[in-house]
This record gives sequence, C-alpha cells and structure tokens, in this order.
Amino acid sequence: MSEPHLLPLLGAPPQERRDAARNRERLLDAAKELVEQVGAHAVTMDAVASAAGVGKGTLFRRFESREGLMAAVLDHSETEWQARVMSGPPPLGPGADAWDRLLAFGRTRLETTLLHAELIREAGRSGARASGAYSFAATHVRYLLSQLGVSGDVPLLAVAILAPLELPILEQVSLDGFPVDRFYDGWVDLVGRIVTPPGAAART
Amino acid sequence: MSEPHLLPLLGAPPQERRDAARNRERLLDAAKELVEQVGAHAVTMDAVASAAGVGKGTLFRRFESREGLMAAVLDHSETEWQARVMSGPPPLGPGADAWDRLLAFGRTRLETTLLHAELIREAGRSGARASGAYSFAATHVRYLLSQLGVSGDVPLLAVAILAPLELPILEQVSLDGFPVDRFYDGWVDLVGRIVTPPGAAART
DNA sequence: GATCAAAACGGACCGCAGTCCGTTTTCTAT
DNA sequence: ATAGAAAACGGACTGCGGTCCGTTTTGATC
Repeated sequence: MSEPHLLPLLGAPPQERRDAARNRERLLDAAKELVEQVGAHAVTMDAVASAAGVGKGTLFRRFESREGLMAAVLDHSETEWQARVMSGPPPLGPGADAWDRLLAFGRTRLETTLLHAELIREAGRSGARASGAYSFAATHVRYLLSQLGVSGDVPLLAVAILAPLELPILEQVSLDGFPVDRFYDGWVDLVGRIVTPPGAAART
Repeated sequence: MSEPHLLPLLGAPPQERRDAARNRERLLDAAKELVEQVGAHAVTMDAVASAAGVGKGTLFRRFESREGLMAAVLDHSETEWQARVMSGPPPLGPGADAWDRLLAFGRTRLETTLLHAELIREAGRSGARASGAYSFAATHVRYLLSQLGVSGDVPLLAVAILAPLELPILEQVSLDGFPVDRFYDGWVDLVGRIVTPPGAAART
C-alpha cells in the first residue's frame, strides 16, 4: 500500500537532497563572491570550499572540477544575455527584422565575450561555451540566417559567423594588435558577404 | 687589448652556453619521444626531466612551463608544413594561382590542425599557435587575398577565414555533431562568399 | 518515532606544475 | 694554465587540483 510520498514526476532526475541543494547554493555564492573580489584566476578550490563552510569533497562532487565551477559561475551571468536575445526589446530581441537582429546579436555577443573573458578562459572547454551558451548562440544564428533566406550550408555558415567572436580567436587577433572597435565593423562586413549571395544587390 | 673572443655578432642574443644548448636538445628529444609513446596529455614534467637526465629546474628554465614545452614540440612539427607552403610544390606552394593555393592551404591547415590536435590543446595559448604558427598562417592568407584583389579589411577577412579552422572552434562544432568531411566543403563555400564581392560572377 | 539504506559529507591524502637557492660548469681575461 | 664572475644546474620544497573512504545526514518506510 505505500507509494512514494511525493509525485513521481515522470523521468525527472531523482531530485536533489536538501543538504545537497543548500550546499550547492552556498558554494556558488562563495565562488561568485571570490571571483569578484580577487579575480577568477586567483580563486582556489580550497578557498571556495572553506568560504562556503563546506568540505572540499563536496565542492568537487557538485561541480566536477575547477573548470566546471567557473562554468557554473559564468553560466549564471550569461543567462541574462540569453534572455535579452529571446525576449528582450528589439533590435536584439524579437520585433526587429532579421538583419538588424543579427547585427545587434553580434555586437552584444562581442561585448559579453570580452566582459566575461577571464571567466571564459578559466572555464576552459569543459565550460558553458562548449555546451550551453555556445549552442544557444549557434541555434539563434541559424534561425536568423534562415529568416534571411540564406542559401547553402546554414549550420556551417553560422559557425563561420560565430567563430571570430569567440575568445580564443579574439585573443590571437589582439596579439596581432587590432583595436577592438574596428573588429565589429569588420564582422559586419563579413556577415554582409555571407548573407548576400553573389550576384544579389548589396546591403546597407 | 683583449676583445670578446668571438665575433660580437651585432645585437644577437648573448649566445647560449654549450651545456645549455646540449640540455635543450636532450630535453626536446625526450619530450618528443614521450609524447609519441604515451600521448601528450600523459607526459609529466618530471618524466621529461629524468628521461633527459637533467634536473627539473633546468627544464623549466629552458621552456618556461609545461605549455611552453608542448609548444616547442609542436612548433618543430609544424615547421615542416610551413616550409611546404612557402616553397613546396603547387598548388600549396608557389606556382599555382592564388585561388587554388588558398584552397590547398585550407585543406592542409585543417589536416594539420586535426593531426596535432592533442599537442595544440596541451600547448594552450602560451603556444605556437598564438605566436609562431598562427601569425604565419594569417600573413599568408592576407597575401593570397590581396593577390585575389579582395577589397575591404583584408586583415580581418583573413581572421574570419582562419577562425573556423582553429582547434577550439572545431571542437565546439564536432560536439554539435558535424562530420569532419563536410567541413572542408563548407569552408570552401565560405571563402567563395568572402572572396567574391557581391555582384561579381560566381567562382568554380 | 524508530529503523535503515542511499546519498552526501569532509578532510587527509596524492601527484604534478612550478619555485628557490646552494652548488657546479662554462667562458673570459690575464 | 689560472682565477673569477656569470650563467646554468638540480633536486628539495610549496601550493593547488583532484581523489578516497570512513562518518554523518536525509528521507522514505513501518
């Protein structure tokens, strides 16, 4: 006669225990705090654990690795941008035409990448960019490209459009000594060439 | 009366002492050997030092860091490719027209990047890609673009052409599940769009 | 409210990158 | 050949990321 006391909630991950949830929060808060105070590069796992008043083992069980922790911190920050893209005001959000949205996307993407540069670097490839944030961006660009009626291998063109805005590329470039401002203009030119099929009229 | 015994050789780095040079070579050989045997990710600095019969301090003085060492190993491998580009047979080397050279460049660049993927990853950004190899590639592409009479911000277009061939991008992409083969075709399409100005005739 | 298995905890412990500093080698000058 | 300073050497040492495992907490069951 006894059934599991709470709704089985089909297929959902077994539900996190209360202490686990509490500690996850403490750890994330402590991490964000420390990142802000001393910079991501100087944050040690021991420091985070003890600032959160939690054992080191727990920290690693929750976040897998240092990179994983940084990715979690980063993810939190980037979620806000994703929201702006999906449901914020135009031209970034819905409502403007696809071309203008694409340009706004590029500009803000560049800005957030630079803003979170250190965190992105520390998150390494385990991180947000690889899974969450990057595939969101890719999906969005693919969508805009299809709206623009771009022909060809749209997924790959999306990659090409995003690539120059990724941190590793930006880092290599600025070593070659580019002013960042010029970068956006160059990117717009690039996108124009990709979007406008050969033989069509030029774009403004 | 006594002058420095050997030609002062204007401005040249003070010349490496003989033991230093010998040890550098031993270390590099040991490193290459170990990388080959167990894979770059499993090579420890202690292992390299003791395989070379040299102290750890020496290893770090010569190569700065683990990443620096990996970069040195990588550099050695990539030099051969650079030579093919600059003076090998066409279409990669000089002799073919710029468009064909550009395509050959892209294909071989993609190949070598994938071939050396592990080393590139281990070399991190301290490495060859950042300084040596990357700027070589960028310079070459700029040159080919100008040969093709491309208008616009050539240095930036070169960045855009190279970016999708860089490892971090390739890694993100194949997570999205692209077959690698398709990639080259997509890249050719991209380059075509960049090189062919809007309104001009399409390319073969 | 008592019982019990599963899950989470925490800190001692390990391996490796990178530093430090007393010792040895090399090279120049005489 | 010899002396002396500069440069290179090497291995003990430190700090940090990550693991392991005996102990504690949770929450479902009766």
